[in-house]
Amino acid sequence: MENVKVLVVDDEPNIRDLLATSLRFAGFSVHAVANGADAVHAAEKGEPDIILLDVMLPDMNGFSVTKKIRSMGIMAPVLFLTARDETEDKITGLTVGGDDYMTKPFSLDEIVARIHAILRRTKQSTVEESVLEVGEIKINQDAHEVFVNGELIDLSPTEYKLLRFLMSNPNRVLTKAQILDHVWEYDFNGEMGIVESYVSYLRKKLDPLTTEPLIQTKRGVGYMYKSAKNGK
Amino acid sequence: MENVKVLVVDDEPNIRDLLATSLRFAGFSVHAVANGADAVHAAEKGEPDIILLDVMLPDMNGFSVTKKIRSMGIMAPVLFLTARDETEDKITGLTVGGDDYMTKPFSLDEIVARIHAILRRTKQSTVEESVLEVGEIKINQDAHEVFVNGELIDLSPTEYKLLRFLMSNPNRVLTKAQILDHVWEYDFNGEMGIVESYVSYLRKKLDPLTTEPLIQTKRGVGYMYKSAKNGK
DNA sequence: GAACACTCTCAGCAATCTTTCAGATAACAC
DNA sequence: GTGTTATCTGAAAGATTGCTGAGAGTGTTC
Repeated sequence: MENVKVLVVDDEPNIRDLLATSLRFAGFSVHAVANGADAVHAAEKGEPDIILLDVMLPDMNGFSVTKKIRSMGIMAPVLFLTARDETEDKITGLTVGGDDYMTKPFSLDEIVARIHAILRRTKQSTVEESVLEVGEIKINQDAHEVFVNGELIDLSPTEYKLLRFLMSNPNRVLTKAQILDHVWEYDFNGEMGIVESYVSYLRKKLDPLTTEPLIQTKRGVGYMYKSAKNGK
Repeated sequence: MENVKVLVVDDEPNIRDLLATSLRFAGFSVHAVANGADAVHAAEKGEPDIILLDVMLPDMNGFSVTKKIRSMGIMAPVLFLTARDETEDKITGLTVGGDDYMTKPFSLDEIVARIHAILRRTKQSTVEESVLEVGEIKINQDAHEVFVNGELIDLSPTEYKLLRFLMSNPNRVLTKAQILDHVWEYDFNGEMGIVESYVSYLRKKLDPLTTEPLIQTKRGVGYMYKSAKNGK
């Protein structure tokens, strides 16, 4: 990934830090600010490739920020962050052009996936592929379609996200905590047993179509998606 | 290992000393403090490469410490230490951005392994390999897979940890006490006979696949993992 | 408002792992 | 060789971990 610059705008410190940390780790170059005025300023100075913008900010709302930024000739796409109870028309009005929105709380894996998707649509240059193929499974991330040995299968949203996360880290054990932290929304406060449940669901759908079980249990450690290609 | 600096933060003197001593022995440069305020200060001065941070501190909790440290521009990854029963304090997001966590009581060998894993993931520079190969045995630490002369074998978690510890110290006699102290959790209060048992388990699985027995008994002293290649 | 899909919890079962122990075996000293 | 000590190993109890079906709760669709 060739140094994609992300501007994060959110007034809640926890969310801001969470986003900054996890996007940096995902390979982005991150600048985080807490309000609309700083956002405008940072956008002008930093020329971000994409902007993550909380719709409800203390000083101004997402409309104003976007309008101001665009009026300065900065055409970076915006990924709006909204509370789940924001009115629908407000949101749809926001998502013009290459823009998109996500409702809070979101999952970290989903945020990264969305950013990649937006960059894919706007910057032709990006090498990011929309197709993720590992071993016998192929995911078309644009269409949210999953093919097992060519056969299209139907997954629930959570099943899809879990599979995508596992496939993004093939041949590497992921702990249940890691999976929970990346695949589930950040305010989820249930038990890790849910990971077991969803792994079970996935296996039931995947294994009948594969030559060997693809999701391996590493007892006492976690789960691993095994790619046919020889290790590491 | 090129002088990796570790900052240890724990208010229990026993744990702090245990960690400091054993990390120094593992080749790290260690600075240990007892509370959050000192941690922030030490992080600023010392620029650690990684921070071991107890979640429950007398003055502030681990998250506040992390936030403060990160806000100062110090991006060192954090390995959180939490008590097993406070694990349902809903500590989510701990494995984000290269961070990780371990529950107390932990084993020293496991701590060192985790630190190496984190450094591997965050610092590209480090030469650390995720593959540990000594003589006829190869361990892929990402996948938790063990190959004996190319053949994949199945080990229980404790067997795996024991073998990893032995292989980390090839051609060097380790006493049962040392093995117990490094491989088992620090509050284990069983007998040393358990080391004998596990060595026996390992031999039963390894020896049929090797040209000669790899774990040698040094009567009255301990055990030694013999590497075919001339000493370390 | 009935049918459906999805998320999440839970409890029982199955499989595996840990630990102890005691008898068998091997190493050593004399 | 004989006695002594250390180590090996199989058996077994008990604990832990993971799997899965059932069901409650929620929201969505038609």
